[in-house]
Parts: sequence; C-alpha cells; structure tokens
Amino acid sequence: MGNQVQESKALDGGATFADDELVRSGRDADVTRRALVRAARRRFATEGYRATTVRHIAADAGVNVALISRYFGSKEGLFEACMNRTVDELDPQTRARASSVDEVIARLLTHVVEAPNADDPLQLLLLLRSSGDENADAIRRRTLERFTEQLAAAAGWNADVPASQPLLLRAQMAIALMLGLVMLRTATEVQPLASASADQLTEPLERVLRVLLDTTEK
Amino acid sequence: MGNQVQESKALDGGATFADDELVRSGRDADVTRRALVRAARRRFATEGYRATTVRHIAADAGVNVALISRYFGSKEGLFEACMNRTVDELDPQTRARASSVDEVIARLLTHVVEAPNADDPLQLLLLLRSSGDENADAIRRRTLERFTEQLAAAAGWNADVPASQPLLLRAQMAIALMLGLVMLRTATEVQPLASASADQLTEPLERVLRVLLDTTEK
Amino acid sequence: MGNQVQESKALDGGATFADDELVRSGRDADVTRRALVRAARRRFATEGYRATTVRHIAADAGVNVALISRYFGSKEGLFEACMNRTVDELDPQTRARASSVDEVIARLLTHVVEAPNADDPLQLLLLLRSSGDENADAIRRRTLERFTEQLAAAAGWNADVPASQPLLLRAQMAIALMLGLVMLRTATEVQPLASASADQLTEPLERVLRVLLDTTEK
Amino acid sequence: MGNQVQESKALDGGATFADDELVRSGRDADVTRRALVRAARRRFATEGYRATTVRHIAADAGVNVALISRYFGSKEGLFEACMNRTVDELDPQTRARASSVDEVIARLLTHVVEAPNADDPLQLLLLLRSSGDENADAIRRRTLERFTEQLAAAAGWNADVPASQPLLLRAQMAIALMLGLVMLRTATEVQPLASASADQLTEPLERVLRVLLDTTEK
DNA sequence: AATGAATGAGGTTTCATTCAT
DNA sequence: GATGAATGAAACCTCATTCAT
Repeated sequence: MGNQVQESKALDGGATFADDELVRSGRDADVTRRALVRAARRRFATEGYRATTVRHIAADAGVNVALISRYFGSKEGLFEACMNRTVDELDPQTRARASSVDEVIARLLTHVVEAPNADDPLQLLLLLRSSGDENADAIRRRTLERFTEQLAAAAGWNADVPASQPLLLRAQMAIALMLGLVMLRTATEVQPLASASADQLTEPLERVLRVLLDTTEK
Repeated sequence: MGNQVQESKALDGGATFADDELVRSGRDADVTRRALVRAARRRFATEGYRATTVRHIAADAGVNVALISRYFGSKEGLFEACMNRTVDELDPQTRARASSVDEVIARLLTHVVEAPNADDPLQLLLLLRSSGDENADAIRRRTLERFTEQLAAAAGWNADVPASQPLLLRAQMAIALMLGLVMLRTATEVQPLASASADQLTEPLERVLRVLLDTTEK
Repeated sequence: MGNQVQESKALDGGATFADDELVRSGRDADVTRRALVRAARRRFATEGYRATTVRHIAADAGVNVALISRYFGSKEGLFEACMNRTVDELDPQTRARASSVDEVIARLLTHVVEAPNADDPLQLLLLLRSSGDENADAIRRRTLERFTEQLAAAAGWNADVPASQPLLLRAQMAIALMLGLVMLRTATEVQPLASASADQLTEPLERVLRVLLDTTEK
Repeated sequence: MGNQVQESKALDGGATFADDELVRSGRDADVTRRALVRAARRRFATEGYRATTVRHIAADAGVNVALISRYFGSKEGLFEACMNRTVDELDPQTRARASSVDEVIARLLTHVVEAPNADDPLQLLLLLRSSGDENADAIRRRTLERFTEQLAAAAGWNADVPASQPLLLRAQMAIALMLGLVMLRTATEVQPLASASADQLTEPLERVLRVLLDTTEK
C-alpha cells in the first residue's frame, strides 16, 4: 500500500552489517542458524546486548525475526549460543599444548592488532558484554577463567604448585590489557590507539606481555 | 515520601544500590540533582546505559522519576551530566602539573586497587559506556584523549617533539590496562582478579606501568 | 483476540465508536490499516488531535496499540494518513470538471445535511483540526486551498483573469460557512442547528450559496 | 547550578504570547487572576484546550504555575472562567436593546474583519473549543444559543411567534459563517482568506448576512 | 500571597515474542 | 521451514497538581 514504514530503511542507524557472503538464501536450517550467530556476535560485541535488537540481527542475517525465537528460544538464547561459539573457537587456540610463551604472546597480539573489522577481536569484546542472563554470564566468566588458566599454563603455571599462583593473576592482567585495548580501538575508537598501525603497537605490547608472562626473563 | 520505598522494592531485580548517606531528605533541588547523578553513575557504570532504567536510578536516589526529566531533560541528559561530573573530578587529579612518573603511577593504581564499591573505579568504567548520544560520546572520547595526554606529559611527552610521540600510545595502553582491569574486577567479577588484594596487584602492575611510562628506566 | 474487548471496555469514557462493520477480524495488514485510519479519522475529527489517544483509536479498530507505530510510524503519521485519505476522497468529487454551479452547491449541501454519523462531514471537520505537525498542517492548508480553487472554478473563476479574483474569496467564504455548520452540528451539537432537518437547512443555505457563487444571478 | 533545563527557553515553541502591558508585577490577587484569564483565553482559543499547558499560560502571564490551581481550582476551572468572561463581554454587545439588523450585522463583521491579533475574534474562537469538561461545555453551548437568540431577535424573531422560528436557524447559520471564517483566518491561516483586507471581506459578507437576517429585503 | 520542589497518572513508543498462514 | 501479522510488557517522557517553604 505504500505508507507502511519501510522496515529495512527504518532499522539501521548508520552502517549496516549485512554481509553478502553471509546472507543465506536457501532453506537450510543449519546455515540459517550460523548466519544468525555470526550476525548476532557482531552486533552484541560492538553495540552491547541491550542496544542490539533482534530485528537488527535478523536483518543483518537476511532472515525473518521469528526464526530467532524458533532456533534459539529467545534473544538470551541466541546470546548464549554466541558465547558458546566463541568458547569453541578460543579454546583450541589456547589449548594447543606445549605452546611456548612466545607463541602465546604472538597469538594475543594478533587479536589486538587485527583490523577492527576482523572477527577475532570481536570475540574478545563479546567477553566483556553482559546480557544480564545468569546462564550466559556464568559461561562468560568461566570462559575468561579458562582462558586465563591456559595462558598461565603456557607461562609455567601449575595448579598444584603454590609458588606459581601469582602467574594466574599476571595472566589475567595480560587479558585485561588486551580487552581494554580492543574496547578502546573498536568500540570507543579513541585516538591515537584506534588508528595505530600493527608496527606501532607490537613493540611496546610485546615488552609488556613479556614482563607479565615471561618468568625466565632476567 | 510514602511509597517510594514500595517502588524501590517492586523494581529491583537483584541488589539495590540505595545508599543511606546519599538519599536526600529535604526539598533542596541541588541535593536532589547530586543524588541523581551519583545514583545514575553507579548504575550506568556497572550495568551499562541501556540496561539502566530511569526508574531504577530514581528509586536508588529516593526520588520521583519525573525529576530526571525536569532536571536533566532526559535520560541522555543525565548521562551527559554524569560524564561531565567525571570529567570535573578526573581533570584536577591529572592536571596537577609537575607530577612525576611515580606519582602518576601511584594514582593510577589507586583507581584499580580500590574496593569495587568505591566511586573512583566507577568513574573509569563510565568512560567505557556509550549511550549512543552523539554529544555524550564526544565528551567521553575527548576525556579519554585528554586523560591520555596528561599521563603522557608526566612521562615526558611533548606535543612539539616528534621523538616523544610513541609515549602517547604507551600512555593509552596504560589506560587500556586500567580500564580492562576495572571492568573485569567490577562488572564481570572474574576470579582471581576480582578478589585479589591490593598487595597482590600492586607489585606486578607497578612493573608494567613503569615499562610503559618510565623512559629513564634502563 | 481475547482481551481486546476488555480493553475497549476499560478505556472509553463515554460513547464508544466501535463499529461492527469496521472491526477487522482476519490477519490482513491492509484491512487493519484501513480500520485504523477510519477509526482515527472519527476520533480526530470529533475530539481533536490532542484529545484523541492512540489507545482509543486502537480499541475502536479492535486492534493492538502497537500496530499504529508499526504501520504509520507514529500518531502524527496516522494523522497524516487520515489527511491524505481525505484528500483522496475529496479531490475526485470536486475535480469532476464541467460541473455547473448548481451541481457544486448541491454537493456542498450534502456534506452539511448528512446525518452527523455519516463519514462525509467528518472529512470536512478533519480539515479544521491541527496536529501541530508541520507536514500534516501543510497538507491540510493545501487541501483547503485546492478545494477553494475548484469551487471557484465552477463559479467561473480563472486564475488568469484578474477580474475573477474576488470569486476565490467568495468560494472560501462558502467553505467557511460549511465548516462552521458542520462543526456546530457535529462537535458542538448546538441547538437548533444540530437537530435541524435537511428540509429546514436546504432552502436558506441554497440561497446563501447562490449569492456567493452564482455570478449570473441578477 | 547551571544544568537545569531553562524553563522559559524550553517552553515556548515559537512565538511567545507574553504581553508586557499584561504581565502583572505586584502582589494583587485580582490583577493576577485577570492576567491569567487573559493569557489563557489566547492560548485556548488559538491552540485548543489540550494543546495548551498551564505552564505556558503561567509563563505568558508572568505568574507561578501553582497559582492556577490556587485561584481556579484546576485547568478546567480556568477554562470555565475564560468561558464566563467571554459571556460577560459578548452579552452586553448583543443585548444592546433595540438594535437594528444593520447594527447587528456591522458588529458581526467587526469580529471577523479585525486583525487576527485583536482579542475580539479570539472570543469567538473560544466558543469552538471544547475542554471535555461537562460544565464548561454546557456553558459554551448555552452561550452560543443565547448568542443565536439575540441575533435572531434583532432580526425580528419572537419566541412566541411560530412563524418566526426559521429566523433562529438563519441566525445560527450566520454565526456558523463567522466562526468558520475566524477559524480559517486565525488558526488555519489559509489563503487568500487569511490575508484578505477588511474591504475585500466586507461587501460580500454584508450581502450574505443580509440575505440571512434581513427579512424585509425583497 | 507566592514560589519552586516534588509527585503520580497517563501518553506514546519500542521491542521481544507468539500466532496464523 | 519460513513469513508477516499481532500482542503485551515496559520504557521514557509530559503534565496537571500538591506540598513545603
């Protein structure tokens, strides 16, 4: 009829996240689910849980809104799914056994240095976002703790060795630094951090991380 | 008075922030305004802008909701007022000229180490929260940048000396670290960071900050 | 469905406008939209823009309030839609070219004489109601002016003939008379006008309109 | 403190009606009352009852808002007072004994022709505005009816003479015409009526009114 | 008598979710 | 499996009114 408010136009305030390679076209439940999680993670990470609407997510994924409830039960369910997916992707990275401190530091740096558009930093940001949902928040906290432990382990931490306990705290400080950096670079976009190049970042960060994690350092 | 208590009881899902020393009792606009800003800052900082409702804030301050619109125009107006207040409180601290690196580091540590209930860390957290309001966001970014510059200046940065530019970036990394730590300790409450004592935190943090800011160090 | 009836019962202070032939039953957006516009037009025309609440309109249409925002963006959007619809319905009537003065007068009389319940007079009343919205008000004014021109044209007015200009003013006086009458009959319900029969009205009004519009009259 | 929303600035959307000769300065209850009624009548007449806020009225009158409740009980009470005042001012005009048709017509014309800023047309406009309040609406209707009767009486109407009854209806039509004209000129501001000069209006209107009211006219 | 602070009711709008198709 | 229509709860805000000073 013409005078119905155009949804797609009315929705996005600014840039749209619609991603062509992501928008699924067929009728494949699994593809749809993945498209939703991916779109959701971006929005949740960059704009926060409350500011993200399910309609935005659905629009980004090129999918009907009702499917969110259908597949994930609720907005919180979708958030939890995002959380779990992040866990799945972070875990293997860190679990990689026998990783040396050097390797671990290199991997951490990647997260921060990567262009803000990449998906990697978004996963970290997500770990700072709360939905208020007990369940999802528990997952979130547990993920951060496990992440901490794996980082600490690479640095020589051993749960059974009392003397190595401080390493746990130091590893978490390293994580805090990473999270703070990604936040300022991606969400807040504060200068000069936001537009600093990989080169500019790498050197000082590497030193700092080594101070925190490298126990062999004189 | 009467049913304000009712209201606060009906509202909060979880802990109430009502603070007796804060609840204003008289009929003094200025006191009321301050009570609102203070209550708002807590909620905004810990729960984020969107998740915070004006009713919660009003209930925390022991005041009728309509007063928020009356005194600050809107929820966004109140947020901006919080922002400005934080600026007013942070500025003098950092502006204190002639501050040595040692002093600056000590001051930074205070923000992180203070109990999560204290107001100091909340001010920092607030700097990570966005309301989506253009105005407030600009203030926020500018505050972070000014904060950066003052920190860098204490470390020897000088806008006119090209060679000192990297210091700016390093100062911002220090801020990122602080923000990340406060976030994890206060909002996320992740272990062992959340319950770490001042002693446990001080030593490693001091070393890291010195690496970033102390240019005289070997 | 369920508690819509409840709602309409709880809401109206006074007469309800619910109109059985109008209440839509299915799940057809277009029908719903029309039902809303129709219900809105009645309320707006008889009670004015501000005094009309969206809840009343929705209840009259047998529809959930949120659909007004959904379909028309806002209360003002709905008002504008009413305006446009009135334009659509008035235009063809008056545009019918080659209409003689007699025909035009007869048509005008119809609007006034029709029972207050009919929809025709309501359309005229709507032209007197302002929402304060710039857009809608512009439409309103333009409609009245176009209405004037078409009436004047039937009486011999020609934009290019200076000597015929006074006809424009006279045509507008005729419109003013009609609007005043409908207002007093429908909204104010003042006696004896409100309960005057068609017969009683026709004769004097016809004379008056002829004095204003019939230039051939001796 | 500075950041309280400036009331005076926030209030008026467009032109302010503040009228220096009207703003009372002392502490004289009666003067205050009159100032309020005068300010209220303007607002009510031009913007309608609902769209007018008591704060606007108080600001226009240069008076504290609470005084409206104090002196008139409520917004509706103030409206009723406006109504009564209009009655007081219209009555003597029309009651003027032995007024000939010519005199009556001249007086009617004055109301319409007067500049939109004058108070006279506003009184008429007020008669078209409803507050929804039973009491005030009854007054309004009664005023219009009495107005009608006095107009009709001047034209020869006599309540006891059945043959003169149609005159009542004709008189009311004359009033409807006046009201419609004032509405279009003042509130809607439709062209060319709004900017028509007294000269342009007088001739045709006089003819029309004579047709309606002058029974001696052949 | 008058003021400014404070209140509570009600209005519009947004949004996650459920219902039919 | 997927869509668009419809719902109800809750959020922010406005405004007439009442309370202390």
